[in-house]
Amino acid sequence: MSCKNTIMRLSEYRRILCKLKALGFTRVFSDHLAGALDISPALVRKDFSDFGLTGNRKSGYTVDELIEKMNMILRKDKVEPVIVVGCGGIGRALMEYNAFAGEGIRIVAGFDSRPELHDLKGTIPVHDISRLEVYIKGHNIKTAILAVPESSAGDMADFLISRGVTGILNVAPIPLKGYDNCVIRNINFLHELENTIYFASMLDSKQK
Amino acid sequence: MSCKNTIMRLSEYRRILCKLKALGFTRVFSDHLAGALDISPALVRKDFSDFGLTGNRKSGYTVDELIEKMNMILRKDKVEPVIVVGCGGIGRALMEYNAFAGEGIRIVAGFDSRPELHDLKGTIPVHDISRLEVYIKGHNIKTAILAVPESSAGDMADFLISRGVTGILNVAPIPLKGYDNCVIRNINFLHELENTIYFASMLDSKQK
DNA sequence: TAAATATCGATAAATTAATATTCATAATTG
DNA sequence: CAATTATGAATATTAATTTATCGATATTTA
Repeated sequence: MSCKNTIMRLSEYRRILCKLKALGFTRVFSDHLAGALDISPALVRKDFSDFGLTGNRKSGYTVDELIEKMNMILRKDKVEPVIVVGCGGIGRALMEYNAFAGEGIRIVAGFDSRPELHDLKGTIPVHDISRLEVYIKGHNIKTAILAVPESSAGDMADFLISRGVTGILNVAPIPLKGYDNCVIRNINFLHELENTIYFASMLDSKQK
Repeated sequence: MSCKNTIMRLSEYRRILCKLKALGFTRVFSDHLAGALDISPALVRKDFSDFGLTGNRKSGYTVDELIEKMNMILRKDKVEPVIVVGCGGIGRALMEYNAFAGEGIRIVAGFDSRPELHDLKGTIPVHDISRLEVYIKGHNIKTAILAVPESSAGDMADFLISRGVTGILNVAPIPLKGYDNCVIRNINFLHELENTIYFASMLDSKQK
């Protein structure tokens, strides 16, 4: 049915729609959104129709209605509690990442094995990794950001999954496979940078 | 010719091949790599053949040869200097990211407008943003990680591009479009997390 | 040395994703 | 109120990506 790309675009549509709303727009056309995302209007309409987002001929889509329905689709009707496992550089940065606030995502706690990183009094507490299991069960955590070193990423993912986590955003430097009972989304900064450098150098050689 | 996915997989192949080499393996089969990446052996062979990476029937591919040729393709024959623009949480974390070291990527400097973040004596200096232009020209910088707030991301990207940067890894919370003379790769943590949560909740509803 | 087997390489098929086209219709205009 | 126009919705087409198939051939083994 709907692929990863579609959902990713849904997030982008939503972001732009919120901007439009703030600017006072009440209606929007597929053509406008297509321009903003650098895709074809047809794809916008197809994406929308896949999720039952309908508009009106001649007068386009209603901004409010789109945002509301997208919020439902993207599960933004309630706040999703998310934990961060591994509070080194990247983990810490994501714990304090501003862009999550007000977007239905709340980082509720961090976990790390290093005692010097523990902090039970901060706005977002950092617990010892030993408290992970109890916390997940107690707070019914379903989503985690995994930012541990390569050596422990696999084991930690297995542990999270065994304790009921169903979605992992993995920013550890090793890609992990998803399972039947858990979605894993990998972000590998090294690979992304390599990719960027590769295509940049292709540009160079083309233009010469 | 070769799409983004192929290059991304090339990075993954390479990562695994380096592991195999460290373990003493000298040869590898498409089937093994396919298992590691959770794709079909046919795709591995196709990816390889796209880049002229050949093996031998019955005895597979030579690990060393693959790594060497992939290093060429991914421009790892020399160290690529990369700057970080915006040294807040994410920017700082990526400046100090260990996984780049020894992988042909060196973060050479950071830039930020906030004086309190300046640090000219650290291992990786953080300069005022005003020094960006001179630095890029002086060090012939082609690649940048963009980690500034949403409000300045677009302008800053334009500036980088106008000064000769041809590849940008954009982790600012707003996707940017690429141009003819610069590749932009967007990583949006909010969108990634939304995507993860969406597919996780789909899993849930399927299993019930 | 001949037969068996595992694996690559190339091609074809299937799947997935994106775009183009066509049609119906609501709004606008004269 | 009829004609025009802009737009969504549905469908068809194209493109892209991935997987499956099959022949050729090194390697192994008897």
